[in-house]
Amino acid sequence: MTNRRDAVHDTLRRSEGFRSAQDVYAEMRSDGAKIGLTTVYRALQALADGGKVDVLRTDDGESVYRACASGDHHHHLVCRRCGRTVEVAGPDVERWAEAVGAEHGFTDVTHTVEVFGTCASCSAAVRAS
Amino acid sequence: MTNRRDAVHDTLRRSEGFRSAQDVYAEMRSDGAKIGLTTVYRALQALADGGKVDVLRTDDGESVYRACASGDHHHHLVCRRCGRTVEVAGPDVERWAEAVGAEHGFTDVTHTVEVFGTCASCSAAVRAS
DNA sequence: ACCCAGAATGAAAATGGTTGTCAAAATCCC
DNA sequence: GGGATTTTGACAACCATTTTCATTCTGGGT
Repeated sequence: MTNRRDAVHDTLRRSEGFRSAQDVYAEMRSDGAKIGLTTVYRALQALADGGKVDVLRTDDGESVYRACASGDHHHHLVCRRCGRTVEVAGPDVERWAEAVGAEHGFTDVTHTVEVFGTCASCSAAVRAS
Repeated sequence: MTNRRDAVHDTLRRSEGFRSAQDVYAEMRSDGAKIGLTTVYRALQALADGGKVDVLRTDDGESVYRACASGDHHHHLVCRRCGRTVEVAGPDVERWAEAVGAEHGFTDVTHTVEVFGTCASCSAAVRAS
């Protein structure tokens, strides 16, 4: 029953960076899988809820997913050209967020941090063009 | 000519927390302003491009805007219940993001940081319920 | 094996924020 | 004033995501 969900998870694991739901769907279809778009969305959502994959929003409002190596809390460094992603831990940031929240009387503090940049190979490619 | 744009900016300034484009539009209309939804979107976009307002995405993909006090780079601490927003500067975070990017060979590093929590009065309200 | 309840699936339609189109209106410039 | 240019806004188009709902699995229980 979690057959479909696993298939989605696998497809995601096979990818390098972040993929949108539509991407995953298209890829599974072109691989010959018989799956509906609805199910992909549901599977992705379930995986995200269970902490199995990470979600973030692109600038144009699309949700993108990625199977993350660790289930621990971490952040991402994403190449804005090729989408290559590095997972980074940031103890400093965690502490900073907590401190900032506490300073203003906020409780149950959570935070989202995403770092974007151009990775080495992409900036090389840009220079070459 | 920037008449409409200023009107949008004023409406935004009059608000406490973050407001969606649709919110701003509704508010201006109920205030008797004659303005189109398209124009509100365009004005907000222009303001955002010019750094006059801050933009962030809610979890459900909606863009929300806020007239920010300073034009400088800063982040936000947002109450997840009432939307009250505090602008916070985080030199530590800036340095951390730069360092993390450089460490992995990334250039042109930018970052987004949002901190969410429950503000003092809201957590009091919750307890009282 | 058979039957049934409940969950999972997916095609198609609905939703809703955002963006594009284009003609009318305002503004500028000479 | 007259024509070029920009701004506006009603409306339609877009498109990712969600809902709907009928159909298909699945796993007992007998």
